[in-house]
Amino acid sequence: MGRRHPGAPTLEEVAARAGVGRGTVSRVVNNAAGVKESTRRAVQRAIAELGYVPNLAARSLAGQRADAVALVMTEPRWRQFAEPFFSEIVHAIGDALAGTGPQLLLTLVRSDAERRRFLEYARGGRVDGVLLMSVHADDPLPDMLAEARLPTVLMGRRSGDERVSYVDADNAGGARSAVAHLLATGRRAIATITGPPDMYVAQCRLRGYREALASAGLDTRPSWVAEGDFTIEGGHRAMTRLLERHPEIDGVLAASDTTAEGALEALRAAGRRVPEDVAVIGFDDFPLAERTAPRLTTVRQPLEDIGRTMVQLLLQEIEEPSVAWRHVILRTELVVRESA
Amino acid sequence: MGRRHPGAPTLEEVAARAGVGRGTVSRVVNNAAGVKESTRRAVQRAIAELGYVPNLAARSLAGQRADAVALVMTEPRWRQFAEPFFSEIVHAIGDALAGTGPQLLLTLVRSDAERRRFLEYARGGRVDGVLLMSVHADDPLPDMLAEARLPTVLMGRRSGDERVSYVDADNAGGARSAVAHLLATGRRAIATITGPPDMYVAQCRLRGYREALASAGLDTRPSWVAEGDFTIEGGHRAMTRLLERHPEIDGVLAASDTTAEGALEALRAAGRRVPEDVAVIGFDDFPLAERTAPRLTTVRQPLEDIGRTMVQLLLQEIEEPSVAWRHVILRTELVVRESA
DNA sequence: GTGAAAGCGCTAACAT
DNA sequence: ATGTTAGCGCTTTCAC
Repeated sequence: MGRRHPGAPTLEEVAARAGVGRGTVSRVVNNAAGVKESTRRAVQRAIAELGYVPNLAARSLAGQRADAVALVMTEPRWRQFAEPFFSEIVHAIGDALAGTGPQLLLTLVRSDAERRRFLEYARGGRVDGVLLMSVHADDPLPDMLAEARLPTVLMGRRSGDERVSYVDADNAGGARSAVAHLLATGRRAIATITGPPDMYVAQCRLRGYREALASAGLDTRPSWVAEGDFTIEGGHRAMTRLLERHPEIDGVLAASDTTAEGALEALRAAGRRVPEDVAVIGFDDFPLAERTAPRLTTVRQPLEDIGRTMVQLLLQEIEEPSVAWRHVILRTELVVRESA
Repeated sequence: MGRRHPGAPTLEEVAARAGVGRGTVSRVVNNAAGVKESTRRAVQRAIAELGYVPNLAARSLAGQRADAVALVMTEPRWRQFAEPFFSEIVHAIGDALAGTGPQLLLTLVRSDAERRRFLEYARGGRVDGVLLMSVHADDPLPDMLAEARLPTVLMGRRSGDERVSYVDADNAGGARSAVAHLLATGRRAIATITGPPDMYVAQCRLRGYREALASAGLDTRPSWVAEGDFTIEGGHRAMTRLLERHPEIDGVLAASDTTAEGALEALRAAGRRVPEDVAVIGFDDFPLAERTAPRLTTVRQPLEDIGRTMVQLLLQEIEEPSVAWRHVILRTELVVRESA
């Protein structure tokens, strides 16, 4: 492996050149107060002349901090990567970290080997904290990080009682308002296509659907619920099944915008007009919908807020390690795009 | 900032517990040879009992290596992020780095501030090398890294005489073979839509187009060349212009698949049938084409090979720092999908 | 305000 | 085969 350029000037050499002690140079480099202006200037000149660059490994070792945080992307094969949702959230986090904060490091964790390597990296103290995205219910990573006492913030949660800090959208609330909107616009035969039943986010959205119907005095029989998997194809298949069971359907809540996309395909293939015959509302996890179904009413997630909040929580936990877990649930917004 | 868990056991404590010297523990931890099996076992037990985790900052400092490489993503607003091309290449690099290699760290560099921060990070010795993607011609980052003597490998090049190692696709060759295919299938009125003229990749593709026509004894007047910008909209506009100038067009080389996409839209809007009336070939930087225009003939770039080769070059340069720049040009492949 | 000195936890070279 | 030692380059008291 590559040795770092050996002749690189050290703090000591800078000190010698400037005719001061190492402590003083350190103070100047770190913008610490309590250095006479003339001294500071002299040191800065020495730094410039020598082309001095602080060795961060040494700084980490002495200072007990990494000045970096990791954003972990799980998923064996991140197609997500290719999804605007992902891009948005990463940029939001990057923005939130702009300015003075630590360096943001994105890391792929797609296999056990990669998980091990990352854990070694993180527990080795090379990051001060970890942000996790779209973690599966059975992913052990969050708990392993927590056990290593590394500040950790999840995006979304794996279950109802998550033992790690997280930021999540109000999925149940979003579903409720979507269904309420369908009801308000006169729909009565409302079905839903869910996400994978083992994902908490999917459970919440389904619950919201049921609650909304229940509070309108309508009951939900199982045959109005079809299982999808957050893909276009899954949405297509589920919609097809629903149409067979209930040709009278006039409203659909899709658990993601990809699902909505698939549902639309199936509806059109069956000759239904949208939204005249059937209104479809999807969660726009993936603002993809903006392109493919721009006129669809959607439940929007505040991606920017989610990213900003995650960073905020993480920095807090880094600053003052505590035994508490912080949870933030952000409101979703119903974006009405057609008059159904 | 968060102090690393203070009570964390050190190598020394492990040594004490196992009743051996620190050197021995270090050897065991690093899987070095020359440790009696029984000793190794004892050390491993002590490690397990204490829950010892090596401090990587200390290792970096002593060992002069970071065991990490960065993959830098420039672009002020990475929409690219959302593009399959990007996803593919990242995964390819991740795969190539799997196994024993260093940790892969993706970093965003979207602004001057972020560039400075990353430079500090990289020059501070926290990575052993840097991979760069889609760098603009005027981006100073590669040169700054080179100046800092950090092993660096570019994907694509900024100009004909790049002073940094890079891996690139044979863009001119790809364009030549595409045009040759159009000619071979009887097309004669062949236009091209270029990318941004200040991008070297676009220049190469244009050159290939010209060379192919020239070697067929046809000459290329400027009016057959329209400037695009690698976007769908740009492709659309350029195609519209071309149709006005040369209604007799029967073949188009598009400098990207998004460009091809836009060209297709414009052709259809003008009532042309593809490929009956006009054949379109695009470079599929972004395998998007697989979805939107699955039946189009394309020039395919070997993304996996590019990723693998980049990693290979980088590891080589890390291993044996040299003054040479290594350049690899990978063959493209013409994927014929329709009988024009 | 500034210098000196004591680590931070590890690797690697050198003894043994 | 294993223990010992000398740094790696910085931050941070603690004197002055």
